[in-house]
Amino acid sequence: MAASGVRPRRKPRDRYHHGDLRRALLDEALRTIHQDGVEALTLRTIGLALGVSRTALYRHFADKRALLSAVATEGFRMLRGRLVEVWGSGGVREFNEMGVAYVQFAIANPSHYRVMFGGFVDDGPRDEELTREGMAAFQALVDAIAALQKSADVRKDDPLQLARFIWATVHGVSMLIIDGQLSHQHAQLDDLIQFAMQRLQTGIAAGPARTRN
Amino acid sequence: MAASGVRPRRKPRDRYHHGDLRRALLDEALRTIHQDGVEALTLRTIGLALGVSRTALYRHFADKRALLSAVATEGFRMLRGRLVEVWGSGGVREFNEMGVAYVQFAIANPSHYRVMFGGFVDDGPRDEELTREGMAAFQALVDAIAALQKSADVRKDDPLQLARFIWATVHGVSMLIIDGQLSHQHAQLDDLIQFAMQRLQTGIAAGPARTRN
DNA sequence: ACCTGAACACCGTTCAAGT
DNA sequence: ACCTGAACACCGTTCAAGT
Repeated sequence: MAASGVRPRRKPRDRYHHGDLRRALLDEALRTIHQDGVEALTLRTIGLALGVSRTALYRHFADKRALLSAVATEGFRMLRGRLVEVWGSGGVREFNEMGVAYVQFAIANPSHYRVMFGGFVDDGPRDEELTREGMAAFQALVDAIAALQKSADVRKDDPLQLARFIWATVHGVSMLIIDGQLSHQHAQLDDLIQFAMQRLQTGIAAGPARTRN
Repeated sequence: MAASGVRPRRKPRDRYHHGDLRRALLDEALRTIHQDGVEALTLRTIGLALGVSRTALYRHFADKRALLSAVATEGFRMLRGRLVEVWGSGGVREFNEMGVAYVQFAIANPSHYRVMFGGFVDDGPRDEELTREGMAAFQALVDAIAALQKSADVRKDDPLQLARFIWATVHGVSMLIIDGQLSHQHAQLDDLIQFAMQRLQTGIAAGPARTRN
């Protein structure tokens, strides 16, 4: 069975120089990951789908790890955009929705989310742009916290520490869900997410002095 | 360089039949994962270290995935043992220590912890013993919650839901730390863990009625 | 029953060569 | 400057054959 039988997804080598192969490679990687998971992502498959050699990638990325780094960067960009969009310049209610949106992003893009964390990128020095984009997403959370502190809805602890704690909680919920450790039933998941956000908000609320703790 | 130059870790093939090869394979896998990470674990290396062929493993495990399943199972057993030990039949203070012990387990065994979750085992039906052992570890948490509800330290929500929420929080903290998303400085990590447990306990406490939330 | 050794179908990556 | 194609050093897994 010759290579002609494989139906490349885009028009194959119409020009010798590809328009923007770097972008095309990244898009194809995102598509594959979303559709079949990271474990299905091979340089051979990507090349085949784009009608280029499997080594063409090395002109645009240092190696596979660098490609996955770019995938992760894109993921943080998407996630940040979504969080900012949901938060607006809102209050407690929007904060809750932001948490829900975070977990929903992970559920909608489990394999992509796992690439963003999951240690696919963790040996060697982290890509600079990835670090920056990850921090930008985190900053969206910090900003929301700071606003809620100003409106006296959240206790006046170090906002960074608060943000780390909240991030850990939504990250934990997300990971347990996409790893299949929790119920797969949609309604039960929604219940858990809502419950978690409730308990979380009680934990960080600037309430009246308590008699215990 | 012949095979004699590789220095097998245990006495090589003194008998044709290995004593308990299954156990030896599992121990060697645990050792490799702890020392060099999962990505360094290959069937070839394991065989080499034990002085057996690289295919000998297939007499005792269906495939590599089954070996990792056994590794994960062992991990949950260890984790559960540690949690039960720290909890004793304690109170709020011991509950806090249990949370800290959880995160410390993950920090001490990052790669092993990642095998327990991390989706190395998530395609195909989950191993039965793995499921059971994971649930047993979770149950240790549920039991502690139930006890704290009886002593009126924790609010009387569904203990399973509470346990899931708490699990998600400590899991999230653990994952962010071992994925290097948080500070690598020991003291700062300790601060975060303590802070997280404080906020967590406030969130689940059976306090007096609140004016807000 | 348990283990071996060759073979197979995959990987990511390198490198000289082509345009 | 950009891409190819052969080659290399790795994988996990299968299978006939040995003890």
